[in-house]
Amino acid sequence: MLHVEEQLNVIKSGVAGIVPEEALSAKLAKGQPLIVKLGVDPTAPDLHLGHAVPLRKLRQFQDLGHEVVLIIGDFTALIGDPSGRNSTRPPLTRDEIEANAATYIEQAFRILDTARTTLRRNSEWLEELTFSDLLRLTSRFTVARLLERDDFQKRYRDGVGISLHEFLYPVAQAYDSVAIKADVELGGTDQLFNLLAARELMEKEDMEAQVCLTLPLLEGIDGVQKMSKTYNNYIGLTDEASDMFGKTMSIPDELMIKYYRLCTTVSVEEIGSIERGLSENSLHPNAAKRRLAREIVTLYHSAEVAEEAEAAFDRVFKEHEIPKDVPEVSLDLPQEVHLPALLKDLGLVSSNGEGRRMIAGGGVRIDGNQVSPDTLDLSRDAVVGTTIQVGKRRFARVAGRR
RNA sequence: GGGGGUGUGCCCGAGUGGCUAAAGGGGACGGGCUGUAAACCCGUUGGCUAUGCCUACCCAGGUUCGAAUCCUGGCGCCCCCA
Repeated sequence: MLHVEEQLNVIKSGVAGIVPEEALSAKLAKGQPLIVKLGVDPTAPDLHLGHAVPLRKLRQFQDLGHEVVLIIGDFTALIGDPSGRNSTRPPLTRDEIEANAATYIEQAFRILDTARTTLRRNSEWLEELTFSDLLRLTSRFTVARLLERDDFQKRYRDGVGISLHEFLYPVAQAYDSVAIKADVELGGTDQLFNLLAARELMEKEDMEAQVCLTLPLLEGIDGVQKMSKTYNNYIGLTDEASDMFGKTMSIPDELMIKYYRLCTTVSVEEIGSIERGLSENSLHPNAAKRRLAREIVTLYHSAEVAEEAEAAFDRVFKEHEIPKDVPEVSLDLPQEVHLPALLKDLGLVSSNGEGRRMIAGGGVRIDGNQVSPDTLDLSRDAVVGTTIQVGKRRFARVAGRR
């Protein structure tokens, strides 16, 4: 194993906080593999780069020789994590949880080292607890302490209901740490309270308390909101290479270094030199971002595919060529084709009205030629076999049937 | 248990009988510029082959020539008192 200092250098890269830091050094100094815990909520089926942030950090721990326990919160999902919520969230059904867990696991192992990962489900121990066990466990927590949590506090103050069972979420998550004797637990900055609750519980159980390591929340490609499916600003782990490349290229410059740190395997030193290059203007931001996009695509696809994605990107956005892998759509077309409806049928816009607006705004091209704002109808022959583009990145080829 | 308030488009929010497909802002989308970045400028933002038609201001009824606006009932949310 590497020296404590060297390990810390890697571990600390990109993290938001480590509480308490001395405890981590002390644990590392023992020279034994640590048990690093991440609990995940199987609520969202598809993973994106935001979910991958703690997984990447786990992988770094593994590469340093530590052991990971990935806990699928199949039981806690029945509660629904109240974090960041301003109201109670509806619990999932067992079936939904199982289906989500399966996809989660499959996608998580694209990042984690299977040899050093133990997969557990917290129903294994939580379901076994009796009511008296629960009484003993909950007696370790005080209402005042639970109400310190920001979101609980806010909801309590604002008179928004907090159901009693929601208080049990941090309790259950803390108990997970006890059950697996965690040395370190990872989580987003919004998880700090839960992580600390576990630490406190462990102390009360006379165990060596875990270290809490928080990671920043990753902003999505809009650069503002946290990456999430709801905001449609995410880069999915299973996205097509070209989408992944393109989406990465569209992140704001200011976010590049953060993405390097949290989403790639580029070494800490090298990221440092990229950062310097950018601030000294010796490295063009576009070059740095291309490298970032290649790194990310390489991780989830391959280096060759990443190169192709970059070349395709240049063809489309630098040379303004039409991409090769345009989806082809077969349609029954009349002699006279109504263009807005065609755009809708091709799936390029969601309504005829939007199609009209796109045409009026000059956002529609047929085989690369901008459609004039007053063109609404075309003959079938003028359209069959062409590639139609809406905006910068929506394409479809028309394969008309007769 | 009692009293009061509020519910508008993706979101916030104006509107209190006709001039309202509904001000303003945000977001999103499209165009320009560029490095598919940011900033900035311009435009669009219910549906419909459309100088018009249809559907819309929590839901259901009602008053009226005419309702997002008034009335009745219901549902949701919020506040105060107990």
